[in-house]
Amino acid sequence: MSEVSEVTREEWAVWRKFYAMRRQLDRALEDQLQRDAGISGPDYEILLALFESPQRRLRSRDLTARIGWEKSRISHQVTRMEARGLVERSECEDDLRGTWIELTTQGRRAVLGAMREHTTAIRGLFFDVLTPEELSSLQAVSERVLEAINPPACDEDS
Amino acid sequence: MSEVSEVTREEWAVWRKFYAMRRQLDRALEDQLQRDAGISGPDYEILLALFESPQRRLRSRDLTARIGWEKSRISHQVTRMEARGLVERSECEDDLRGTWIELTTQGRRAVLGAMREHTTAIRGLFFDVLTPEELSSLQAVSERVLEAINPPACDEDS
DNA sequence: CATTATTGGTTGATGTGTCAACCATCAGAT
DNA sequence: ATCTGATGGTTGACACATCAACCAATAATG
Repeated sequence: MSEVSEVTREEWAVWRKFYAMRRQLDRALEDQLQRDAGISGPDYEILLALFESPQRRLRSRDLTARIGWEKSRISHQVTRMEARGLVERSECEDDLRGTWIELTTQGRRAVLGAMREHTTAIRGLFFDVLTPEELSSLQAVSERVLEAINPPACDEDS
Repeated sequence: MSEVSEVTREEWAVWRKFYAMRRQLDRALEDQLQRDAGISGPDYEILLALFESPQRRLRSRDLTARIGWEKSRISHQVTRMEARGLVERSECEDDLRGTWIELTTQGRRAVLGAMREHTTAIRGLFFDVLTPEELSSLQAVSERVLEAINPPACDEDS
């Protein structure tokens, strides 16, 4: 704690490698979705959430809770997707503030076309190249980094 | 290889954890840069590259090679940064196509204000919570995922 | 009931990232 | 010298992400 923030050469190398991996992985998955279903990653997240819901529809509020975006991001994204015919907005009867967001036939077709290949891609590029030990190591690392970012309200004081 | 693309419940859990970690880590580092120097992550990448260069300047082409962005992304970003006084464009004498991009005094101040805290943040949120084994595991994983994405032209055929 | 606070959602502004089109210059060929 | 092609860089259009401001409707409080 005395020597502030030294980071060794090897650590930087890992950091950069990790950085590059994240970006290229995202890129590869985006490309796959675009190829197989003509949709983007954000499109897919929304379509999948709707697809897995009761009437293939959700209120904006619940969509927000499900995928963890900001409400304005949802709204903008849905606007673009509605213009392309992937989803449809409709009024919510029991709560006049609410908005239903519903999968269209075309949206359903898109998500069906994307799912299998998407899963296959994730398996091929990620899970298939990890050993079980690496997988659990990665999980542990992820959890610990998340804890470091959001300290879990450690009331271990008085 | 027969059973296509099954992904177990535990694997999905790791994937989501990993996903969340990446996003929140980026977020946390962005916030730190904004707080400590009033700059964004992209700003920082450019400023740092310039700061580490001979005359604190680089041609757009070399900046592209250094940080691996597309040329248009560099151009747009530099335009915004120039408007805020962080960098300055000037003509390149020996190649009339070229453009020098140079750190301004203000840009130098910004990067100096950001560097130490940025390194400290990366250490605190990332390296400090990883064991040496996890670090090397992560490196191996990153390398293998990158290879899976960009198959290294394996001419082990005939 | 009237007031106030909260919730649900949209909108506009700005920054970021990618793609394709474009233009000027330079380098190499004839 | 001229023609051709590659290189260096900018621009415009669009998608994406965040923030703040806003409005309508509901819920909570007096």
